[in-house]
Amino acid sequence: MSISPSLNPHVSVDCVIFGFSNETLRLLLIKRTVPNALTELDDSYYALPGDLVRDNENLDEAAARVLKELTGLTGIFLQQFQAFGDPLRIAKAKDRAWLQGVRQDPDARVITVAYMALIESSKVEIQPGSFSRGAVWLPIGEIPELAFDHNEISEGALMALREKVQIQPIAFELLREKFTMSDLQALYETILQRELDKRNFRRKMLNSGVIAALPEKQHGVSNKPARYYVFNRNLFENSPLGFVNLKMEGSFTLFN
Amino acid sequence: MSISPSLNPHVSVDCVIFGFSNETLRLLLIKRTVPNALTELDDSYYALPGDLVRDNENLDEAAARVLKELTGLTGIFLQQFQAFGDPLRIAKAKDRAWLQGVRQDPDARVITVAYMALIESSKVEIQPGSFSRGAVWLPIGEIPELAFDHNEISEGALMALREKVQIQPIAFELLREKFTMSDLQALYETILQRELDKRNFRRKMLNSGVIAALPEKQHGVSNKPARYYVFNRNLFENSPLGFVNLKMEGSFTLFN
DNA sequence: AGGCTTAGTGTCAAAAAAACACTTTAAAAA
DNA sequence: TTTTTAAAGTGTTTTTTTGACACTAAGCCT
Repeated sequence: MSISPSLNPHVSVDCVIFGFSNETLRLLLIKRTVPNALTELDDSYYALPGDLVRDNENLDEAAARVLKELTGLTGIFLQQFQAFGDPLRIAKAKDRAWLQGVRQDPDARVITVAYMALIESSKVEIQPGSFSRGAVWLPIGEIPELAFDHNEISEGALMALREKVQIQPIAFELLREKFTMSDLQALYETILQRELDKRNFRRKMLNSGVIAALPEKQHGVSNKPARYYVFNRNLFENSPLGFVNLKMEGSFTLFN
Repeated sequence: MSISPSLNPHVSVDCVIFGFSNETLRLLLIKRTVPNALTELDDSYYALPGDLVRDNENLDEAAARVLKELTGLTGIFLQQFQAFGDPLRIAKAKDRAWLQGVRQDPDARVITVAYMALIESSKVEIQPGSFSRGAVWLPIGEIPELAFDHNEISEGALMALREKVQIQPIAFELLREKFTMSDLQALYETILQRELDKRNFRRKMLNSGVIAALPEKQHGVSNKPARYYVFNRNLFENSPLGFVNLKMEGSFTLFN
């Protein structure tokens, strides 16, 4: 076994927070402001919300804390998907300037554990605090250059989401409690980036048992009102792997 | 953004190394010896091979280094699957004794990034070095109590393997270059812990295109000699996601 | 009343999955 | 040399799932 390296890394968590509004999948990003030595103006750029892991907390707790500090929400879907630890992930001048601003050793390496969160975005109330200035929901197609390797992390989260959604019934986390079949289909189409057949979609979803119809329908819409459905939560919280008979094309089926 | 915690954690990688021999899935574990203050004898116990991440390397490199130091192998299947960072994961007296032995601060927290490796176990030649004493292949059903939270990590790796094997053609990494259809089926049955129908299995595998038949057959077996097959590597190294038309029951298919 | 918009519905053909048992080949034993 | 033993290899049928496809229903607006 080898000796300790000269300088222990910092360990942080970063949260890729997904929301869905206006038929668009979005990320909740925070704005950072750093002094620009050349122009004497402040530069600003976006980053994933994150923080160093504290001594007394585990990784999940740290991620939940970050999420709560920003959104005020607890008990939401939050899942670790990958750790990022390239020694050069903190290289840009902006990033180093910002790290100095928060009084960390700008030469220290930071290894981060990335989480993805799925939230119904209307529940979010941006909390006053260090994160809050300039927190925005940006469509996943319009993400600018982010701090550190946060673009790479976001890409990874999106890929992880696309895979997960085909294995576990988690898409519901992005919708309101009650939703229409069309809402759900639009969400799947957005995540998977392809169109789905309405009739086949309905059939699959209903046969799978993951959703239950409510007696209630829409009111005040200028067309045929749609029925509301709810996610059948207890069905999956009790099943060991959260697996459902909800099949997705392009994936795989065991032999028999 | 909050201030730095008082003490930076150490960051390590641990490798859950899978092998397959005698129809059994096994883990390659290393033996650790620590002095027992009471008995004046040495206690020994098993652990996953791992090490601190060095200053100049990224996480994948650290894991590859650990793997190479132990087995002498490079270029093998090695994939990160989860980070573990409970502040209490180093709590057992044995673990603290061992950490003292390697001259680390026994109070320092260690966050570890866990990798799973799939190797054809006959390729392994245990390398002389700190890991080597007492490295053993133990069947996954007979894993004793391990160091730290390594039992939990091993369990996680096994679950990750079961999922991965249903999505990507990686099981081959555990077999020799040439293998029979029965070898392959036995491997899948072991990993998935259920029996598969011989005829359906063959049909699926051949139709999927992931394997190619060789002209060659077994020699010197006291029954009908089996044909050899090879994994069709280039087919998947060129495909973006490594996805195949190999379906697995219990998983999912997109809508249409 | 007619137009507009979205919800909601069923069938059929093709493909995939699952169930199922006997023959073949080679070595070993009798 | 014949028989036994052990594992390899092979097709068909039924059932289930998928995918393609177009019209009617309901409510608001003008």
